[in-house]
Amino acid sequence: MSQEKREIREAKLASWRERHGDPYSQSLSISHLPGELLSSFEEIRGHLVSTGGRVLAMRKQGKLAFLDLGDLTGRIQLFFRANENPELFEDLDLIDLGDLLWVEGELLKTKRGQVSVGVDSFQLVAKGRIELPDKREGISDPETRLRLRWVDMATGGEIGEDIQAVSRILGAARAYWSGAGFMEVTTPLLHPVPGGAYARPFSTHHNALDLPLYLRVAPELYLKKLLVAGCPKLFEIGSNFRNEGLSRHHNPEFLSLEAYEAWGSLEGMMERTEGFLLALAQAGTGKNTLVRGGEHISLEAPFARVDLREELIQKAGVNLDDLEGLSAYEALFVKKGLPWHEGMTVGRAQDKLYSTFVESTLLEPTFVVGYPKEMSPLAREMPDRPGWVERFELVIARMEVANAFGELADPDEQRSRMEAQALDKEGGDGEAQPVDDSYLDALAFGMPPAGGIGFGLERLMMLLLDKETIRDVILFPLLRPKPPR
RNA sequence: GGGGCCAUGGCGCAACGGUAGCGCAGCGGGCUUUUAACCCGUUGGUUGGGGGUUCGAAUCCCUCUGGCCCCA
Repeated sequence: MSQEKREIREAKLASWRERHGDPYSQSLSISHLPGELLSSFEEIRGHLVSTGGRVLAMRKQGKLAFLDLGDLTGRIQLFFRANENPELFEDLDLIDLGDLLWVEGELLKTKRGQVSVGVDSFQLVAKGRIELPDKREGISDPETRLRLRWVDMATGGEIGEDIQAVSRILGAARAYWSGAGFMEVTTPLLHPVPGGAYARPFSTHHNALDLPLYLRVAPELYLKKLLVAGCPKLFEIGSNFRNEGLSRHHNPEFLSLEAYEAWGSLEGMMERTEGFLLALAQAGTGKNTLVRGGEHISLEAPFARVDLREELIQKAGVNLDDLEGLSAYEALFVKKGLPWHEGMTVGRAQDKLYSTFVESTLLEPTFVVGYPKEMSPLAREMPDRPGWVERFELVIARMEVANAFGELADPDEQRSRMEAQALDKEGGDGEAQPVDDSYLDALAFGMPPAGGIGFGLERLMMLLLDKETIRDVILFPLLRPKPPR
């Protein structure tokens, strides 16, 4: 039983304490991380170095022993010789796979040419009381891998590489918008009125104010208050929370990047988007292409631009301008064999048509331009095309990657759109947005003409890193807690 | 919400109605340049929980729990 193994390890820990004192109360420093010893070998070979990490492999051979010590930076071999230091070698009997060690010794190469630390002294700094998974296979069960993420990562699971790429991409995202003169801001995660996206919010409560609050579903409305405030170029990277199911493409909390630019055109925003994606791909994989299901997709600008109304005419044989009222949509859905359910609205029906006939057919990066007003309560109507708004989405490999608006600045028009949404909400659409008076007050103060864009960062990372599930780019995705055994 | 699949020692897997096995890890022994080290020996399992069918259940049926996939 594993309990026995744990007891064995705890007995070894007790012996170590008797010989050397408490491993947990040492203050030790290191000259190099394991990976640094490997990457800087030529400069420091022959020097006395110190390092630390987890014991990931042990190969004992009579009076010699080879251990692998590692962390996310890499794995360095340790070389122990009994003849040179018998006591050191005896201490090794108290060391198990998974222990954390500090070591000191000469950096050298073994006869076989393996970079190693020839250990002169070492210290146990934490006992690994839980044993490591299979050294070849690691953890393969996807559930265990998620629940024991730290074990998977500590033992070389792919998530370690992936999460470093995620970190580089995030850094590049920040650098790209900052470099373009956009100010990074932070806006509230706790919202008195949930808004800015079609989504069901999480509810919470502030005790001192006795105030119902919602975790934000999008930062949009606060960011536009800053446009009103006179910040012409700004962006925010942060978490959003949507109370929806879990899937390959959905985690209830996810990161977005939203950027707003006063006086900016949608065409200008498309160009920024092209540059942005290329910068992220460079940071993530160093390539200008991405791989999706074995197919290579180029991210070289310019991306294709298509008009949504025209696409629907071409691909579905439907001209939305010819459809009047909800019943016309219902008739069309019946004719097309699409499912129609309770609480359907014109906006949702249009969204379904879009995702079925347009989004799911686009592999190459494509800007889909011009959306129906009913789908876009925060976007500005096109002056020359009533019923349609200034909006584009970027679709890559059948996935929505970005969503951009010419922002609606007219408080009267915005109020009537929000009121229509509120009616949908009363009609049972839990994702429709309520009227936000505080936002309308801000618009009444005057918002400059502006373009705004939002990116789902995990979706983008999935694409850039060729991941099938969002869990591969989130360190600790939501799981149902395991019931106690 | 509907349908399908999965759950066997710490980890990776086998056995598919007839005595639960193997590799890694562990424990004991051997080995002075290993790197999936090797060689010899060995501990560990009420087969996710509960119920049923059967002379006999890891295996068949029901149910619960958790997970994965497809659809809504």
